Parts: sequence; C-alpha cells; structure tokens
Amino acid sequence: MAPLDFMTSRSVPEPIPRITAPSSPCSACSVRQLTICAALEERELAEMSAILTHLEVEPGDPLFLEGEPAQHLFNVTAGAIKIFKLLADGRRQMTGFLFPGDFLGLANDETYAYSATAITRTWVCRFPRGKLEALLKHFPKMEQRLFAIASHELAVAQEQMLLLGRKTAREKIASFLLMLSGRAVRRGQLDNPVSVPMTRADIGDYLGLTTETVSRTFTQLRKSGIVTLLPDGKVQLNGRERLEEIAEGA
Amino acid sequence: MAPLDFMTSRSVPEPIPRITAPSSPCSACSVRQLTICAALEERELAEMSAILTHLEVEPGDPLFLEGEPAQHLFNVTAGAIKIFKLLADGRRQMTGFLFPGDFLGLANDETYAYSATAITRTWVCRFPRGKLEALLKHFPKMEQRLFAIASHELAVAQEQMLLLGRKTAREKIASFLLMLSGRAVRRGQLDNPVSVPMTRADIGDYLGLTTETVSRTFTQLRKSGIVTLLPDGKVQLNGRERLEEIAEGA
DNA sequence: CGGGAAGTTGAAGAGCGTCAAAAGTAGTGG
DNA sequence: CCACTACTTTTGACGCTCTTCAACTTCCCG
Repeated sequence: MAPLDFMTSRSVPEPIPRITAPSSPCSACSVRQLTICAALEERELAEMSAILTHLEVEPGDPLFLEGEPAQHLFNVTAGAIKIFKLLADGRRQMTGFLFPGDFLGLANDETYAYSATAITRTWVCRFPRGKLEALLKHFPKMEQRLFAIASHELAVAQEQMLLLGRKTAREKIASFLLMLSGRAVRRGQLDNPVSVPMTRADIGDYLGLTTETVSRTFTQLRKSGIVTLLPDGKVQLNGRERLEEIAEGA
Repeated sequence: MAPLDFMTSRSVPEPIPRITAPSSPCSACSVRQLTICAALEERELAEMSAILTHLEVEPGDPLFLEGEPAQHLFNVTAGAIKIFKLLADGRRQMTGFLFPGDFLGLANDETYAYSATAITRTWVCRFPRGKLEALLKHFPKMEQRLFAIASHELAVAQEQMLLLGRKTAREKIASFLLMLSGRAVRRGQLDNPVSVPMTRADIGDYLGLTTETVSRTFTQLRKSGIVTLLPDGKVQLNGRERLEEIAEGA
C-alpha cells in the first residue's frame, strides 16, 4: 500500500475503508499495530469495536476542551490533532501534535487537563471512558500497553521540557523537524521530505516562540542550505546530521 | 506524629525507623499511602519488602545517570531528589523535584532517559526492575496505581510545558512556590511557609531561567510584599490568592 | 575564624517579542 | 475565470525581558 499523506490540509485523505466482514472492523485498521489495540486478539478486537464510535472531525473543530468532563478517550486513525493548554490572557502552549496511531484523552481528574482540536480533516475512534475501563479490567495486555504508552509520553514530555527551557529558536526548529521526521517513519511514511501540516502559529505555540520567530528561523535555515521549503507544507532536510548537531546544541 | 521537615539541607532528617517485626518493614512506612504500595495488603507488602533495598544517598550523589542501563526503580522515603537532562554543552533542564512518596526510574528503553541526584541527604527504597515487573504481574492493583502515577506525571509535565514555554520569570517563580506548597500539603506538611531546599541554580534549571534571574525575581516578589524570605530556605507566602493570580497570568 | 559555595546586585548586551506592513495563498461567489 | 476577501507567511524596525559577565555579600562548615 502506497504511503498516503494524511498530514496536509491540501490533499485531504479518504477515511480508511473499514471492512464490515467476519470478525470486526478493527481487524482492517491500518494503525492498529501502533496503538493500544496492538496486543489484542480477534475476539478482543470485536469487543473493542463494539464500544467505539468512528468520528470525522473538520479542521479547527474541537474533540474536547480543557475543563470539560472527560467522558471519552480517542485514537487517531487519519489526519492530525493538536492538544494545548491556555493561560488566562490567551497565551497558548501546544503540548502535543497527534498523528494516526496516537492515543489521547487520558485524565487523572474527572475533567480534561487540555484541549484537543483537529488540524486537518481527521478521523478518530472514540471510546466511552467507563466502557473502556471495564474492558481494560479483562484485557491486562491492553492495560500494559496503555502504561507503556503513558511511559513513552512521559519521556517525550521530558525531552520537550529540555527543548522549551534550554534550547534556542534555531535548536528548537531543528529538533521539531527531526521529531516530525522520526514520527513519520514510525507510521510507515517517508522521513524526508517531512510534512508539516500545522501553521507557523501552531509551531510557535508548540516550541514556545512567536509566529515571526518561527518564520525567521525557517528562513535562516533555508538560507544556510540546511532545509529546503517545498510546496504543500513539506520541508526537505538537507543532511540529517547537521540538523541533529544543531538540535543537540553541539 | 509531628510533621518533620525532610526538605532542607540544614536540618537533616533521621531515616524513617523501620520495624523488623511481624509482617514487613513496609507496614510502618510513613509514605506508603502516597506511592505504589498504597493498594497493597500485608502479604503483598511482605513480597515487596523482600525485593527492595534501602539506600541512603548523600547530597549531590547520583541515584543514576542518563544513558545508564535502567536496572532499578526507586521510591523516595525521606529527603529530596532532582532529575534532569543535559545538552551537549552542559545546559541543564530539571524535569522534576522528588519528595517523600514520589516514585522514579521509569524507562521505555533499556536505559534511563534522565539523571537523578540527591539534593539533601535522602533515603530511598530501590527495586530491581525485573523483580518488580514480575511482582506487578501478580498485583494488578499496583500496576493500576503505577499507571495512575504515570498519568498524573503526564498532567504535571504538560503544566510544566505551559510554564516553560509561555510564562514570564515572575509567573514561573509564583507557580513554582505554589507547586511546592501544594506538594508539601499532600505529604502532610505545612503549606506555608514553604521549604525550598534547592539552590537558586537548581530552581533556574527547573524553570528555564538563570540563577541571577531567579534571585532578582525573588527580590522583586519580596519587595512587593508578596513573599517573605525566611532563614533555612523557607519562604512565607503572603496571600496565596495574589500568587495564584500571578501564576495564571491574570 | 577562614575559605568556598551560594546568593545578591549592577551594567551591558543579545535574542526574541511586539508592532506594522507587504506579499503570498486559499476559498467564495459573481 | 477572475475578482474579492480573509488568512497565513514573510520581512523590517524597534523595544524589552532575560542573559551574560562581573563584583560583592552572605552563609556555612571545617
């Protein structure tokens, strides 16, 4: 299967076709191996698919907002989602970008601690929290997988703290591009050129910078020949090593 | 039991006395309710105590370093630990301060993703990774507790990203003091004045600031009457509401 | 006491933010 | 098909917050 591009708002992807055949629609899910369903068997997949709803979300539409009762959990199957927190005066911090296979909606508390909205047209599986928790009790493998995901997210979050607290604008952009590239590979897409479906403003809110600084830094990297800005929000990395050196502050 | 101060390097706490009596030493653990052992019964506590080692760590000594094989997990019983990541040129980002009841050592990978060293004299329980994982298989409650802890850490990390990416120095310090105060309460200590056992340099590395800016900002808050700097690394909060307003960017 | 680390304060400068304007791009409807 | 609008991106000029570098003070612990 040719790697589709689920990341740009220009080339909108078709929803992943779901076979309503023998076992369960989840059997045909192209991102299953990436997410919490990876460890499940046919019978278990059927139980999962019994409690989920497929949703299509338009660019800009919210999946949920910070402070709302946390009633659902989600799995992204196609598209791109941004999650963020706000300060009283509207300052925004993106805490993550989510792509096919990514999982979201965890909450300690009974309410979401952050907001989630679609960047491009996006498809998700939605699980009622209570029902998923009930299933988890019977599927210890899935619980372990969820824990592994949370652990991984924690490591990613710590890396992001290093970036936000200690890296320069140039280092932040370099790290960001390498992150996108690495995640594209894990989804079976091309590592280069990398798709950058979000706006400069979104990138700024993710890296703790302004739109203008993001733009200037891209220009600077382009003029140094380190990246080439392609149409359709794609960026070609000219020498991954150079970017890695910049990203690590070498 | 009088709330001891486990947080300053000046007044070093005694290790929590452990009763080597009937059931297990863990029965007498004063931080048990705060950590992964909270959900365990007597029999299970005994199994836990069979695989753990008590360690005393001197100020500045490492528990483990970034990149080392992740062989152990830890529970802080007394003292204070800092965890951090480094860039190639020595820039440092604290990703957390850990106090009694806190748990550390999770790793995706086979190696630690961050370093951990003691701030004050500290006591920890150390669990061999493999043995703890084996126990987890039999104690689903503890696994759930671990997942809850990881989820909570994730929420804290997102809050910290908001701080690092979008808050001013003044807002960062205000948030930091409130965070320390809130955590002291959860450990059964006084919320005010709050103990600040770490150096200005450590605080700076946690908040993405320099030592000098931390110092200047404390001075500024003191001159505004918002805090009073007491001896022994204690800070009195004069009006929590004012600090909260500052912290939220109001 | 005395020496070394930690903390404070000052002056100068850099990096990034703010404000403003122009250029590029996408979507809409006549 | 093209004009019209709204949004995004880029670029410039300027300013401010925080950093850097340095000196001095305070606080410990031997």
